[in-house]
Amino acid sequence: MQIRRSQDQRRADTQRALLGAARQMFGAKGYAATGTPEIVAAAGVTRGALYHHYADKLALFQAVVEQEHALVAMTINAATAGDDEPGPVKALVAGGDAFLDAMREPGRRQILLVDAPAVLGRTRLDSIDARYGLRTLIAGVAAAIDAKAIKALPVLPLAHLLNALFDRAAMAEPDELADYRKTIKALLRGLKT
Amino acid sequence: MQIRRSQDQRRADTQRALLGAARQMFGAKGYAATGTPEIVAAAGVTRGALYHHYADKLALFQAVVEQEHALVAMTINAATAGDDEPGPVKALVAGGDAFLDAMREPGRRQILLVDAPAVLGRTRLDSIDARYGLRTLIAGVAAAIDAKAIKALPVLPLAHLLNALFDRAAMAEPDELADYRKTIKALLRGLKT
DNA sequence: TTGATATACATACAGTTTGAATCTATTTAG
DNA sequence: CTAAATAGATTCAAACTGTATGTATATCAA
Repeated sequence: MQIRRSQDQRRADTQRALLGAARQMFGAKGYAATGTPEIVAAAGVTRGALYHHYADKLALFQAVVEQEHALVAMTINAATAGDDEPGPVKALVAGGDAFLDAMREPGRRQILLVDAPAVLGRTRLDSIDARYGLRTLIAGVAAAIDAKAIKALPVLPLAHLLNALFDRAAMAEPDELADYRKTIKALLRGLKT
Repeated sequence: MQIRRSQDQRRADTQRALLGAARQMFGAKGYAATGTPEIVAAAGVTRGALYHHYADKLALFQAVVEQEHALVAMTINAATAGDDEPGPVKALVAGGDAFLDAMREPGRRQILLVDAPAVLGRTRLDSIDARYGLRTLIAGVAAAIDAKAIKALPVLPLAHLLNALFDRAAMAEPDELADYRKTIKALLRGLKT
């Protein structure tokens, strides 16, 4: 007796399995050190299934990256949802803190901060960033400038630079994190008008 | 009749050829997309020579990274040598500007900013950084704090964060660079006591 | 100068990996 | 129930890495 599943179910099941296994191994060992045979073994499928659903190893990695970005965004939203109408600078700080928390998730820094830039390349990465964290960061910076809470500076460069600050802070050792948060706060305070 | 070269000459010649070819191709196509057959072909030697001089492809890449770091440091030194006794903050800005100039060199951003972090991994990269740019940056930050020119903040985190700022700025498109420089200057000015 | 040794380099090979091509099975539509 | 489409498995052909083995060139001692 065979289990009867709809095509949509089959698709969803194997894709979830592949994405989950890939997320695990990419996070633990990095992109280059993770082979597709390993991934499909962990997912309980064959390489044929992988190459049926994804064009190549890179497309699978990109799907993982997008998923992680989405999860980070969700986590930040959940953490900052309670804050009702803080100042624009406070909002930036709160968002940054929530980001740093979200990035503690094991494997996430390897995927998003170590491998993604090198594997996806500048353009692909930018196009993803633009849809996730950087997007809200740009909005936050623009709002802060609009409200004259911080100096009037070019929005995109400032957002990218702040993004770089948070990314670097996320890579800090756990025991250094407090100092990094403090230092970023000082840099942000220095931007106040 | 054979050309008579000392072993030291042979070593130096082939190493220079290998390093030069590797620098070229790693910079142009990235680490992963550059195969050792290509490199040795461009260098005019065989893979045997490569694996005689370097443990593996990664060791060759690491040698290229160190060389680029050294070149950047030299270029910055040359550019800021004339500045006689500026303020510590001015020195940071000048050093940063010289860094951004040095990073315009074709292929250098690919090697140092895109590939190196992913290929070498956190620890190896840190140990290299500590011997080059980051080292002087830490000294500069410490000097600025000592002179009470900027707020008293944890030196290492601040240096790492500034380093991240300059790295990100270096990745900007040429036409965005001016805005990035301006924004970084504003961030640094915000640190003044 | 010559023979022995060490070092530089070349060639050959084995093991992996990726992605494509082909083939099979299962679901869906008429 | 048959036909078409889609999911997934197997097979295959490059390509690449690193090692092992072989050869040439330089050094050094006698």
